[in-house]
Amino acid sequence: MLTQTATRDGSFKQPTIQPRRAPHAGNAVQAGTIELMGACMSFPANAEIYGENEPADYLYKVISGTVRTYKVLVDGRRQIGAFHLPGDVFGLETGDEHALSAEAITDCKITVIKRSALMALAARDNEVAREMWALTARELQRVQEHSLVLIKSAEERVAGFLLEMAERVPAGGAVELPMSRQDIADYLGLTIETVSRTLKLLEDAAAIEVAKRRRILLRNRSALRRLNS
Amino acid sequence: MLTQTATRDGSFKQPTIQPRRAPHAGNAVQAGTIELMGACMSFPANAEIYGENEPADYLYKVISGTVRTYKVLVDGRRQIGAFHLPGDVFGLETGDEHALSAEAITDCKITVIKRSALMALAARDNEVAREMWALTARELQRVQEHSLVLIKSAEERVAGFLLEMAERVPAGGAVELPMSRQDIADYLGLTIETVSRTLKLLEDAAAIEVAKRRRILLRNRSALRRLNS
DNA sequence: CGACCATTTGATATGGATCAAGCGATGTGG
DNA sequence: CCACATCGCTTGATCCATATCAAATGGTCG
Repeated sequence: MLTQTATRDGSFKQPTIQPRRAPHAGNAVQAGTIELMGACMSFPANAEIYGENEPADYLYKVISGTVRTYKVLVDGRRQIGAFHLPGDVFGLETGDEHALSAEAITDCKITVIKRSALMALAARDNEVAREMWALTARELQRVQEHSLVLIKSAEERVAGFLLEMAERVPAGGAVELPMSRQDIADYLGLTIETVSRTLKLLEDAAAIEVAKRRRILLRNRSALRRLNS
Repeated sequence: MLTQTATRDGSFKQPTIQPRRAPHAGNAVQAGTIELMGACMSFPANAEIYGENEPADYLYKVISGTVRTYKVLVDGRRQIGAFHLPGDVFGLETGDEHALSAEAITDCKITVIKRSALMALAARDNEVAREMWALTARELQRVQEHSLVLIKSAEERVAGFLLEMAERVPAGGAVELPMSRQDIADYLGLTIETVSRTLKLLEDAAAIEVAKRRRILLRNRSALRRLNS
C-alpha cells in the first residue's frame, strides 16, 4: 500500500517521506490522535495511495491536496465514493482489506498511521476507540446522504455537488474545484458531457458562473438549494 | 420513536410489548450484547419504527420479519437504504438523530435497547465498544457496495439484488422476497414497471423463474453473477 | 362473488448517453 | 516567440434505456 505502483495514466512516481509537520489548520474532523502518531508522506497528482483489496494496514489523514476513493467494475466503469479534503481521514476499515481504492487527485501531503498501533492504543484508551467509531459513523452518514443521488436528476445532482463542495471549502462565494469533470461525473453517476451541459444550464439560470473551468461562483445559493430538492 | 404514529397507508396500529424471548437462530451478526439487554417488541406490517431526525435513543435488532430504512425527498421520491432481516442490527448512529426512517415491511419482532445503557456499557467494556464499531463499519461497507448501483443497468441491478437476497436468506435455490415490487424499485433506483419487465427478461433468459410473485427461483446463478457485472 | 390492490403488460415520451466535432488552454520543440 | 501537438472541456446531433402513462390481469380478502 505504501509502495508505489503505476498510476492511471501510466506515469510512475515514488512518494517521498517527509519530516513530521506541525499540525495545520485543516477544515474537517479533529482526529487529533492520528496527526500525532503519523508520518507525513507526499504523493504526486494521480499517484495510487492504495488499491481495493490490498491489506488495510494504514490509516490516512489529508494534510493538503485532494484524494479520491473509488471502485471500478470489470469493464472499467468507475464509481467515485468520496473526495477527501484537508483534515479528512480515510482508509478506515475494520476488515483486513480496503473496500475502495485511493488516489491523489492533486499533489498531496498525507499523514499515515499504522493501523496496528492505533488499534493497540484504542484497546487501552476508549476515548480513542470512540473517536474511531465516530469517524466511521460520520462516513456512513455521508455515504447514505450521497446515495440519494440515485433518485435525483442531473440538475439536482450537480447543484447538490456544488453546495457540498462550497461548504467543505469555505472560500466565500466561489468554489475552487480540485477535480476534473471526469471525476465529478464518476462521483455523480453522469457523463462529462452531461456535467458540462448541466453547468451551463445552471449558468444560464443565473444560479452560478463558471469563472474558470475549475472555478465556480455561486451566484444564487437558494436557487441551488431549491434544485438540490 | 417507540410511540406509534400513522403508517404510510393511513392505518394506525400500536406495537405491543412482548416478554423477553430466548436468543433465536438469526442469520446475520452475532451482536450478543444487544439481545441480552433489550426488550422485545412487535410491530405490525407497515408500522413506523422511527422517523428521520427523531432522537436516536434506541438501537434495534431484528428477531423476525423484515425492516426497511429509507429517506424521502420533499416531493415524495423515496430511496430505500437497506432491508434488515432477522439477526441484523439497525438504528446505529453516533449523532443524536436518526439519519433515515425505519418501517416494518412484514410483522416484526424486534429487540430494542436503550442507547444510553449501551454507551455506558461500551465506556467500561471495550469489547462492546469494538462490537459497536464493527457493526458500523460493516454497514458502511454494505452501503458503499450498494452505491455501485449508480453505474449499473437495470438488468445488473436486479440480478445483483436477487443474488444479495439469496445469500442473506439461505433457502436453497429459491428466494422468498418479503418486500413489494415498489420496495425493490425504491431500493434499486428503478420503477416498478422496470423491475417487473427486468424479472421477465431474466426469466426469458432462463436465469430465474418467478414461481409466485414473491418467490423467485434462481435457475442459473453464474448467469446472474455475470450480469451483476 | 365482488372489490381492491399489487403486479404485469403495452404504447409512447424523454433525459441522459453516445458519437463526433470543435475549441481553448497549456506545454514543447524549433 | 511562434507553430504545433495535446489534453480537458464544450457543443452539437442522434440514439436508446428507462420513465411515464394507460390498461389489463390476477391474487387476496371481506
